Parts: sequence; C-alpha cells; structure tokens
Amino acid sequence: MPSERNSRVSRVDRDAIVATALRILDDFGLADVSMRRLASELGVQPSALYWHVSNKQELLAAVADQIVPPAPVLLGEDLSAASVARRLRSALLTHRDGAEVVLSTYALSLGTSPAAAALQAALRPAVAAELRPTVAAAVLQFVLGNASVLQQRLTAVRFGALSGDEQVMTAASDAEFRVGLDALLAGVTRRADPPTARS
Amino acid sequence: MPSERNSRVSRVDRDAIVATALRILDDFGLADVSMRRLASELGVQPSALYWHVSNKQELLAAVADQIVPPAPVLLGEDLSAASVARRLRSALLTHRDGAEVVLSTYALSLGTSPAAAALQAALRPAVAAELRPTVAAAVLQFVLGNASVLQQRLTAVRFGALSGDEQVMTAASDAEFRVGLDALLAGVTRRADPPTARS
DNA sequence: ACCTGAACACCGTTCAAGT
DNA sequence: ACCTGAACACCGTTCAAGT
Repeated sequence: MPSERNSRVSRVDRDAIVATALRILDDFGLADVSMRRLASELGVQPSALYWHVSNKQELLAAVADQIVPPAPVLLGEDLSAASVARRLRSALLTHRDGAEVVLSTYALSLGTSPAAAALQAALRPAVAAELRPTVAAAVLQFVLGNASVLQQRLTAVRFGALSGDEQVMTAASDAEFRVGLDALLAGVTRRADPPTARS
Repeated sequence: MPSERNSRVSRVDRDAIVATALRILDDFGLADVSMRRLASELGVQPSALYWHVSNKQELLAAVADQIVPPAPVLLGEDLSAASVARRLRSALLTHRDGAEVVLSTYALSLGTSPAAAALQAALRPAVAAELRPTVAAAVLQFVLGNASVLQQRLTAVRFGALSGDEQVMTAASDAEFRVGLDALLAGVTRRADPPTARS
C-alpha cells in the first residue's frame, strides 16, 4: 500500500524538534538552542530541520507555545486574576530563559494568547469590558518584565558574570512580584464589590 | 617627550566604539550590532576592539548606560514617580531595541541604576523606606516589560513578520502603560497621609 | 516525502606578530 | 600602546542532488 501512513517513519518530525529544543533550553539555556546543535542531537543534518520548520523563529514560537499553559490551566479553580498571573510566572520560571523566549517570539500574538484570554476572563467581574484587554496587557507586561529580569540575573550568576546567591535573588524577585501584582490589581479593581482579604 | 598625550592618536577609543554601536542600534537594530560590523564601520580589524573593551557584553552595558539618563534628568522638575517612569520609558523607546539592551545587559545592576535611584527618591513621601527598593523594582519591571513588548512588535512589523500599523501599536502600548502605571502607583500609595475614605 | 552534502555569508574571541 | 593577520569554533539558511 503506497498511501499507508507509517510505512517509512521519518527520523525526525516537528514534535521531536520542538521537544528537543525545549530540553536544550532547560539544560543549557537559550544561547545553546541552535539549529546545528539541535540537528546533531537528533542525529540529522541541520538542513533536514528546514523540511519540518520554516525557520528558527517559527521553531521558538512553537517552544513558547509549550511554555505557556492553556487558558483553563492558567485559570485553575479560583479564577482570580492574581492566581492567573502567578501561574503564568511559574510557567515562565519553570524553563530556563522561559520569559525571554515568550517575550521575544510570542509578543506578536500576546493579545490573543491563552495568557491574555485567561487574564481577561479572570478580570471579568471587576473591570469594565472595554478596559479588559488593556488591563490584561499591562498585567502580562509586568509578569514578563519581572520574570525576565530575574532570569537574566540567574543567567549572569551561572556564567560567573555576577556574584550573588540564586536563592536570595529569587526571593527578592518573588517579593517584588507580590508587591507589584497586589498594587496593580488593587489599583485596577479599587471600586471592587466585596471586601477582599489579601493572601 | 615620550610621555606626551596625543603624540600619536589612536584610530579608535572606547567612546567612539560605544557611540558607533549606539548609531548602528538606532539605524538597524540590535541584531546588526556585531563586533565585526562595528570594526568595519570604524575602519579597523575586529580584534582591535578588544584592546578597548573586554567583550561584547561589556560593550552593550556601556551602550545601556548611554540609553538610561542619569537620575537628575529622570527626576526632572516635578519629582513624581509617575514622571520618572514615563521619562525612563521615553528614553528606552528613543533607541531601537533600547528596552532589550537595557533589560538583558543592565539587569544585573538594575537595583543600583540611576533609574532605581530616581524612582526611590520619587517614592520617598508615599512609600515606607524599607519597602521602597521593592516597589521601585516592580515599577522598573513593568516599564521594561511594556517597552520590550512594544519594541518587539515594532521589529516584527518592520521585518514583515507581522502585519500591523506602527502608530496603532504605539498608541495601544501607550494606553496599556498609562493604565498599568496609574494602577500600580495608586495601589502602592493607597495608605496615603491625608485621611482617605476607605471601603 | 524526506534527507544529505556542500556551500554562502556571517558570528565572537584569541593571540602571536608587527609598529 | 595599539593594531594587524590569521586562525578557531561556531552561527542560520539555501538548494541541488540523492533515496
């Protein structure tokens, strides 16, 4: 049967390329995610990758899609904007240079991303409809800025370009995130309906 | 006189290298700021640059220093935190990929940057002393995130990777910045000195 | 349909050697 | 003191040619 699928399985496919890219990202950082490195880990010539992805930028966009969870996962159970922002930040911090990958390749479609959708849904009771996309974008930008700065510092420490304790730096960033997020959401929902307790 | 200065002026010096790097950044973007490109524009071999700067990262840090204005300029006349943030954002947007340059090379010393100093000074009446560095960092991260996302979009549009109007995108980012900054500062200074009505 | 081989036009950085 | 020349170990991408 000539039209049978799997009659001759290919050495690599798109998913394998994306998965390997994500693994290199986690283990060595964005600087080591090169088409040539990727190809050699997959046991294939660099030019072979271009049958499956059109270029590196498109590949990194697919990696970004893997980093950012779908909207339902971001929303979780409590459906609050604060928890969406926290979950997004955790997802970015889970992968080395995750914030930079998302910021630099995902920025184009940030407005239509699962992160934006989840945030807008969570903002629904507190923020007027026509202001929701703007507020969601602002929150997203704060999360990305906070995570990017932290990961930039962690990378600098790991490369010996900066002295500092990773744990201390992470704790400081956590505090900056909490303070900033609380203020941002309080400022935006200050005409809130029920008296909410801080977490 | 053997010890006379200027007896034989060198072809390039550190300032000329930094100035040329900033010019290439403005005209062509960060991707075009390479040591080889820099050298050829200065009429010198690439290896010559390494007499004046230790590596590319250090060079980009010097470029970042040129992008971020000194604290007195950021503070201006009104001395408000909002205007410091606005002036910093303007400075970042003045140079192509300015936010990325500052975010990626300046992040190490962000806490001791003129931007942080100016912000902390502006926050002085409204925010308690021990919380000021944290709040200043959060504001900085929002400014960097907002400017980075906008410039990433502008770059994508210029390279034809995304359809969109630069003016429209800039206007949207401006609105997101205003809303986010207002909320952030309102949320942070809500326990202001005069008796405020609370809910 | 999928991959190889070879090439093109680049990178950052080092280091002996020149002046 | 400052720069050249040459090299090393890399990049992303294209494209004819193979199977």
